[in-house]
Amino acid sequence: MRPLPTLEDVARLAGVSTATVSRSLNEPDRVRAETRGRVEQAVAHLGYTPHFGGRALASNRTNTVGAVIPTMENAIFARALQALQEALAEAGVTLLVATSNYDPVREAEQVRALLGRGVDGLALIGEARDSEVYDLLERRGVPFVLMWSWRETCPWCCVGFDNRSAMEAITRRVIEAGHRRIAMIAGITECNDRATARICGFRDALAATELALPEAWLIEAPYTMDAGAEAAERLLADDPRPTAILCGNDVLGAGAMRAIVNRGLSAPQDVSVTGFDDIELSRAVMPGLTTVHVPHRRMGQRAAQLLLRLCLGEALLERVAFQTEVMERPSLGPPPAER
Amino acid sequence: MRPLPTLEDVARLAGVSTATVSRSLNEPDRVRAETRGRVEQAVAHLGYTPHFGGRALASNRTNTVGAVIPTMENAIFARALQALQEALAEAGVTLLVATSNYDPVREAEQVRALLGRGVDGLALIGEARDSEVYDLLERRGVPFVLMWSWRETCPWCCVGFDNRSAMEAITRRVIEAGHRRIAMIAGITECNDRATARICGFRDALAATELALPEAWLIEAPYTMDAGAEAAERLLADDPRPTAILCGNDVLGAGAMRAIVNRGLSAPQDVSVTGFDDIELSRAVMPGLTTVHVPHRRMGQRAAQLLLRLCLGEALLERVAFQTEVMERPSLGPPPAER
DNA sequence: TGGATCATTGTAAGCGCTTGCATTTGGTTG
DNA sequence: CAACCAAATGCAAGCGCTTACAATGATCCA
Repeated sequence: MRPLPTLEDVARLAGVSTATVSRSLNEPDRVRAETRGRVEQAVAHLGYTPHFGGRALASNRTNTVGAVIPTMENAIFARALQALQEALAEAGVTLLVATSNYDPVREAEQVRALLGRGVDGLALIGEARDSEVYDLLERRGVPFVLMWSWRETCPWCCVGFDNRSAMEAITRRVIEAGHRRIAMIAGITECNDRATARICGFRDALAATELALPEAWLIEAPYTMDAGAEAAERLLADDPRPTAILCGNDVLGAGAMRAIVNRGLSAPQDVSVTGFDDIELSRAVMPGLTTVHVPHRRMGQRAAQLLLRLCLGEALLERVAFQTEVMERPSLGPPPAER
Repeated sequence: MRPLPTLEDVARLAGVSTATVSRSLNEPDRVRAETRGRVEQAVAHLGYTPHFGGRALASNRTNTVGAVIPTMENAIFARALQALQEALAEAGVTLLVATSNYDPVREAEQVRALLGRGVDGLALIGEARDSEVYDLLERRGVPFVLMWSWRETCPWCCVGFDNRSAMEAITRRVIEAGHRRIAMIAGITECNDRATARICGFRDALAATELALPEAWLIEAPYTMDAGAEAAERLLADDPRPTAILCGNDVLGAGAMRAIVNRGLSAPQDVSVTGFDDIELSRAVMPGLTTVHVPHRRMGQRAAQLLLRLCLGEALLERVAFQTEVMERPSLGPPPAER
């Protein structure tokens, strides 16, 4: 394979200097239309593509932003990233994705790796992380936005929603349906402010109605179906068992539903179940899963907007809160008549 | 923010030349242990990270490989990529992911974008694509491996499985269960050799048993739940309706199951359903979906191995075929007694 | 002991691109 | 028509790193 054409080859063919070629590529308005035409022709003729490294080296920008998410295997993140990526692509910015698998150490590593690749900005999920990471980011002057979380007093840019009150809302709905024995399968709260906030909302709603929460009825489980099913089994084995099981996300919810069926019970007749996220899965299970709709696409788009502005050097601190909505589906019904 | 430390800063602090620093970072064995120690100390002290662009420019390698997949929203790809990424990471190689949404034009664009970012290698899904893309790849001398597809005579490296015979196997299983009126909801075959091959296997199995396939009983649908449900509705409206609906993947299968329930029918009593991929979704739906297990993790790992060797300059043409396996679950049962 | 060999380190030339500044061009103005 | 100005273009200095080659000193053997 012969070496790739360079800016210089293009310049020679077009009969201009490399500076002009560079400019017609990056700031088309600054060169005469006729000249630009010649350059474009040369580019096309040679099949020229700018060399990424050269560009990064000279301009100290990469037109790249990174994102570290917990996992691609939950569609909610996959979709939000899709939206983020599309919005960034419109501005000619590439998205680099890394996953942490909910492990703060891995997250920090991935942040470092992305910085090493010269990302101009970063999107991170949630607010809870080692201050070292925030320090690093500020020291390097790399702007970032937090997604999925939101606090009035968050010291950084964030695009999220109020996890606490969203969970409180769905819990209230369950209580309104008549349930009194309510359990929750939450995500692992360590280093996960969203999971923590959701538990908080759950507790708040119970407390507001003066409902008791037996300790064993709040289970933390990794966000997988199997873990959800296992946790639900434990809850269902209790006597009396809860009449409603609220889950920290839809995947746990699907697991819980499976456990219910496996035990020969059915939802919502014997036990009601709810999820969180409103991913496709919540409509794939039968009965459809009552859940909280999270506007993942809009979060992605908004985060992209912010990130782009930050990358341009604007020093802004914006906190965007999206509304969530409870999606009622048949998995939530009235509790079974007392025996 | 002060400028980031450079190789030169490290060299100065360690009292060596930049060449030595570069070497102790890249080929530690070529540097005396004592010297290396000083360098490492200096690196740590300054918090030095190599500049990606500089490195790429000087070495003309990026330690990056790209992958273009149809979508992140199907867990099968998400998981395979996860495995690919992990295996690459062990060799210090970063994975860049792009999605095409099953659109060949977009795929070509993404390939170009990744090349523009200087990827050392590429993983692509399937074999069917414009020869222009293959030309471009060969012209640039960028090695690549195809995933998900496999042919004995495939002219490129591939790590996949025989989609045709996998689908033939599951179809045979359905026939063995007693079904005679069998329909299929396939993926869109345009530019998708896997979808095409699966239909082929389906037809072959029917033909081997001399079963007829009414034209309307082979529907192509995008790989989404809604499309699957909609296609299934059409099939279920037929009279007599098929007793088994085989789907091109699990997402379509989940959609078909939903349509069945919505129509007041149930699987497998009234209609049997099968999927393809064996993602978690197939165990989330009730009844569990009979499907074909695709060894996505192993495909990812194997592709990574190959890719790494190719990036090292080995000129190999390997075709790796994995076995698939039919996972029988309750969604497949005997056909309802003839009326 | 002289010369060859080897391990280790240094020197310096780029890699392809951007960009501040200088220069040229072409048009405008008094 | 000279003087001036803005727009367009060219010049050339790096950006941070790798690496061929050279230099050095130590080691070894005849």
